Amino acid sequence: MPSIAAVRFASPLPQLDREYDYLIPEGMSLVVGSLVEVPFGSGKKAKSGVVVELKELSEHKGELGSITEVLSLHPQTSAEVLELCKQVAQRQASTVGELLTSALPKRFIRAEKNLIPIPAFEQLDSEGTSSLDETLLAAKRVHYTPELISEGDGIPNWSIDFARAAARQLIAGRSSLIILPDYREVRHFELALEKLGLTQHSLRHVSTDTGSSRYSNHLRAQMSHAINFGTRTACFSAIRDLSIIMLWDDGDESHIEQGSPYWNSRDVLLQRQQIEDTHLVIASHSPSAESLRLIDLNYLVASDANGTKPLVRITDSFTRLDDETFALVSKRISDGKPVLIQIANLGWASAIACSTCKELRKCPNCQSGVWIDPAGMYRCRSCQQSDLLPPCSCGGTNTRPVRIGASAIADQLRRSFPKTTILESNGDNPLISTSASGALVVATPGSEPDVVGGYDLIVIADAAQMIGAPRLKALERAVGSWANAISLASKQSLLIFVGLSGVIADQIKELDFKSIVSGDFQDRLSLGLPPSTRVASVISNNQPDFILFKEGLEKIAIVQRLRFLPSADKLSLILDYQYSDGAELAQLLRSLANSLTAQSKHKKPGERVYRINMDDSKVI
DNA sequence: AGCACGCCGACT
DNA sequence: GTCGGCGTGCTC
Repeated sequence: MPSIAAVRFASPLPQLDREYDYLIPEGMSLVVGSLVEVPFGSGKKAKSGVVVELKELSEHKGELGSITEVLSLHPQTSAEVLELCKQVAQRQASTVGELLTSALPKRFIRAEKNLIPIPAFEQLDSEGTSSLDETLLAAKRVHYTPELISEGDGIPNWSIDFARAAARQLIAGRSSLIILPDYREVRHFELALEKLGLTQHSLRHVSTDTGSSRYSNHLRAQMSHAINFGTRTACFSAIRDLSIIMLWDDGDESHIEQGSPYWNSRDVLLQRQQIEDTHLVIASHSPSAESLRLIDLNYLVASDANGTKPLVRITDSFTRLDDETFALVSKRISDGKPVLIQIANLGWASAIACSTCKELRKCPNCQSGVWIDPAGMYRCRSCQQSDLLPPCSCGGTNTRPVRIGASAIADQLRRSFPKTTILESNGDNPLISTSASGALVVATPGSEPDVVGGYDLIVIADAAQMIGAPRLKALERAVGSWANAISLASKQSLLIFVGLSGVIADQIKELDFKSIVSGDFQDRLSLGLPPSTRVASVISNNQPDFILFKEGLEKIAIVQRLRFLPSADKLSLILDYQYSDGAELAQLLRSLANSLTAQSKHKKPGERVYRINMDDSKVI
């Protein structure tokens, strides 16, 4: 047994963000990941920490203390996950302790007493293979586009493909990790596991689950080989013999940690893939710009399952439901067929309007929605036109972002179809699934319910407003949300997109999401905007400290060649940087923030003076 | 975070 | 004279 253990504390304090060496008393046995109690600080107060390394020699010159107690015999994490925390902390200008806080679930002593191992897995009941399996035979890192339309049993194709790929590893005595954006997709994946008879070989890691089951699954993941699945915090779950990582819908905003240190599943899993040398699958119906960049760099091998695609009808009407669309909706409803109307929610439905007459501004060339780029030019997402926005028909030259309400269309539909059940689903009040035939479902992006047999008609009613939203990722996210809604269609469904014209209309006609996002990516590339570069933001809670930070930053050589983007907020600073400068910049921002925080006269106890986000996609 | 060390004002 | 204020710095 080694004589010295390095210990870390799950604390966000930068002063404690390092390893402390302790002597291991005679007869005490420890592993990396053991939870221990050690004397710490001048008062030798007992503090609990995690063993991160076992060794014979210490670098520390002073006298070493001794570990007082082993709190848990079960490892709470692994050497690989600790390395992951270190790397993520470095890139996100954060601390290992802070990441450890989310990587280690709350401990439940009772759960440790009865940990049931996962039984060995022999073989799949049903045979079958996907193009994902084939691609994985030849490539380590894959970008996968599953078949869009499923069998209508409420189990999406990707979830079956994921479950099969995970089962293959399980037969070989290896584990998998599947990261899903939200509860809805967790549910979908569980249905796939059930269908393939894999439920008792899986472990669920969802942060909102009851503490004890979450904790016991956390420990079991290191005991047995299993299919591990969960939401983004599961990116840091220690897993025995991990050999494949799969990420569904990496562009979904649920994959971004909302608090400091603002990591996202894609970046974390890309690093984890390297550390544990596993397979990696990033999959979605419509790609994110970031994943297209990785395909361009040949870092990911693209694999498309293709499959049948529904018919598409495009209207360039400015009203949400033109006469023909209205007639088509009526017909399906009277035939008892389910219809879905996707409408933008408040977060989506923003557009540029004239500040004088409030009229929505459109691209002078193709009448699509436009946004204003950081240089102040309008940009059309459809025809790629960019110029100064000409004055409005009323003569006004000022514009402002406006929000378009979503409730109006539901009221309009209620008046138009008084005898029909109109079901509403939105982020605050989601409907998971419905069996009502002939129902008219009005839903916002991301909360469209499943319907038995699939929808026979899907109307994307706010297509124009969604692509015109004045945010960098508006087009990418809009297309992603359309693709996800369309995946709920039946094979003979009709799709209607309202208000599209130009190149995008042609691409949508083919349901060629990849080309749309790719065009958007190229457009951003020419502007030097993410994901060809990255955008970091620093926010301070008070003016004097903010000014100190800005001045400190401007003195540093590498910062002088970075570009500062204009910020609407007086307390926030936005700068874009090349990926290759990321590590250095993160280190720099963190040390500056640490030293200024220590000296700050304005900090209240426990408050963060600076919030550093190394990948802030919301600021532009 | 705690906790000790340290160097200046009003107090039994 | 000394009790105590909280600024600065360290904790294996």
